[in-house]
Amino acid sequence: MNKKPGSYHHGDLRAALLAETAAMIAEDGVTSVTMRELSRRLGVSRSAAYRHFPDKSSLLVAVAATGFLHLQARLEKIAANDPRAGIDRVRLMGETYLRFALENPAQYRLMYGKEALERGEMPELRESADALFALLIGVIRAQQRGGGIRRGDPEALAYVAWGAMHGLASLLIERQIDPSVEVDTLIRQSTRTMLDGLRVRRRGSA
Amino acid sequence: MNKKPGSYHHGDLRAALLAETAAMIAEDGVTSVTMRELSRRLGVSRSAAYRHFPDKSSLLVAVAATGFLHLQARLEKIAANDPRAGIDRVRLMGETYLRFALENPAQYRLMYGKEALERGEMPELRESADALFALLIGVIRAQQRGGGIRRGDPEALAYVAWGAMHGLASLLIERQIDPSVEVDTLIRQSTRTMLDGLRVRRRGSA
DNA sequence: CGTCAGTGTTGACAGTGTCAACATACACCC
DNA sequence: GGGTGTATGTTGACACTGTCAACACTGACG
Repeated sequence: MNKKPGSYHHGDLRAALLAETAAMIAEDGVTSVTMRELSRRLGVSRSAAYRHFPDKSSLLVAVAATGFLHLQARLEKIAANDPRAGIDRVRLMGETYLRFALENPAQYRLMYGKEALERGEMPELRESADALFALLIGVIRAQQRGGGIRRGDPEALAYVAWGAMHGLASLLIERQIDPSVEVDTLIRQSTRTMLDGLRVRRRGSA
Repeated sequence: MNKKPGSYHHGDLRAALLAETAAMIAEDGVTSVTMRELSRRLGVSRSAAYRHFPDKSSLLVAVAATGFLHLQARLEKIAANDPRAGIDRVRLMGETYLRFALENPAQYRLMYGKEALERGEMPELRESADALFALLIGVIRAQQRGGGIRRGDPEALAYVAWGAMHGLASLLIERQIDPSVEVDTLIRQSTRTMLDGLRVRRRGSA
């Protein structure tokens, strides 16, 4: 990860910054990321990063965005290739979403924790999150055609599903959940419950 | 909020610190809370707060805990008094949960954002969150007896319900949701969908 | 009145993000 | 090749942060 000693230019500092930041986040949480410590690790001076990112927040946004891209890639693979059919495939996607969150807790937190990323538009982050959401909507639409999910605005239903998964992920990551509860069971159960709710034909309004 | 000028002692600095911190959070987010600015606002020296809280994180934890207590109080009032019966009362509680989150976004973020609160046990925060969760479990149990919610471990079902509500709250607060979507509709719809999922008798395992 | 614990203040320190001024090195044109 | 401009990296500085030790004041209780 370090630049070759003696060489003034790094080679690909931008990529190294992204990778090392992600590593630091995984090791010790986002608060442990410091421009100075980051530079130290890369054997580079403290303000070198400012040639590639206008400020610390932008760097973190970039890392968060790659998190969304990774997650999307994992889900897309299932959506496209998995042998399971219909609603079972969707269930697997839900479980995969939760597993990703549990495997990368600090990055997951960063992806949704815009407070840490200061104010601002952050179009990069928005786009990557929107792409993930678009994938989800597509899945819902397909299931509506197949009859596994009830009729209704697919966007709204997608928010409900996304919210349920994200909420459980967040509770698990923040250790809000009694450790005696078996995580795998909870994941399966919540994914199923959510899909049950999406299948039922309602008495009330659409 | 300021102490009387000329008086050396403040009177009740601890309470003033909690109130002013909550106010700053509501105004400009948790990152705007600075021990020095906080002291300035209260007309007190920058390290006066350390007579009442061992560090900044403890102060924030205390504010977060009062957030849980407020939310719990609001939900308890409904659980105890609301004229509605059965599942409709639960639905109202879900909607109230979401409304609280939207009315106090920054504090809500703080309640669940343990990253900002450094490492450590934070028993105060855990207790207040546990109390809220205990209330939820009680509601689920009652509905199971009444037949509005299917059988099964009430704790696990409570996590599913809590997760669904928290997730949607989080997505809304982080502006992850298309602003053209009508929020009230989404709140009603998601609460109902969640409850539909909890009512259905399952084909699979318990 | 004396004293003592509780509370508030001041000075200091190391650490932070960031900027302006400077230094280097590579890419490209003649 | 020599010259030059642009991208990239470095250094010094600044204002700000959380926190601590040493000190000061105040009120309560004997």
